[in-house]
Amino acid sequence: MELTVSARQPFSLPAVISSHGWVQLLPFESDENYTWFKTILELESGKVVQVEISEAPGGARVSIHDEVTPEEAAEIEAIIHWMLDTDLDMTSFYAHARHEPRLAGAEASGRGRILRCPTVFEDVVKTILTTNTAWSGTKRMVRGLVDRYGAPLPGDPERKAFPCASRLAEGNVETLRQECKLGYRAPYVLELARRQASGEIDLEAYKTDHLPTPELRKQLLALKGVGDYAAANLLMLLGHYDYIPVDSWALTMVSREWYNGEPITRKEVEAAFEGWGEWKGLAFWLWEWNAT
DNA sequence: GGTAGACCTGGACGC
DNA sequence: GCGTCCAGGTCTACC
Repeated sequence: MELTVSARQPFSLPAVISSHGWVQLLPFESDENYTWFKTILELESGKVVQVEISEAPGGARVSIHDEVTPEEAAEIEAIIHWMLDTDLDMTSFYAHARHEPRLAGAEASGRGRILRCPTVFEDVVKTILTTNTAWSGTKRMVRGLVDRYGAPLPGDPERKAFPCASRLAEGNVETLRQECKLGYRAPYVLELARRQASGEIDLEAYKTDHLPTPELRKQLLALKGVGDYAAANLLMLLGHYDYIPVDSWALTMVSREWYNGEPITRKEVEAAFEGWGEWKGLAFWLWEWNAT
């Protein structure tokens, strides 16, 4: 079965897929030119399906590799719209970016949207797993979670969806620590899953609740394992660009650009992009840094 | 509000 | 091959 999702223009699927490293983490797959990506979804009905998203005029084509009901197809369509952020209006950002040489090409190349996971829960878990580790470690931890707790794809059970909160909540710290190699992050992820599964928190509500950024940031920082960097990263994934995810790479890049390589703090990074207002985080994200 | 140490793992490095 | 050191953010305790 195939669906077509339309997107506000300009839209570039390769730009969305290559917007950050999510597509390198299971259960995502992609070609090296980022012309398509696949992922495995566990639907509300419990059905597990594989979807492939490729380029199409005005948006993207969604190929569903399994039989689904009309209700399930509608659910998949909504998920893909969310993942691709198809309705994002970047008019004011592009108007500003036209006057900045390091961002002048953003509009022409359709850059600006950031690939989201199907669920906010998956985005939060993966963000926690990017902290205090190398990228190879993040990939290993995500693979461990998917292999150990993911729902298998019928017909190809070696491939699995990202584990939903209730499935992960049934796990234990030792398994997460030893088998999935989460280390000290294990209790953070387990607590998050149990709170989400029990209804104590509702991360998916962030898709539709339009909270002011400071309030949303406060709620994200209240999650164990989510600090300044992770909160800023999640805010961007949720469509709030007024904070910068400052990690060691950001400190290096901003220092080289404006501070002659001298040691700086996150305050200097924020100050460097202050003029971008509500688009501060996106300007940082898309900035074309010197390669040196 | 700022700082120091602990947390955990993989990779780089020296022997 | 082995041991040591370091990088990578967050949490907690403390000032």
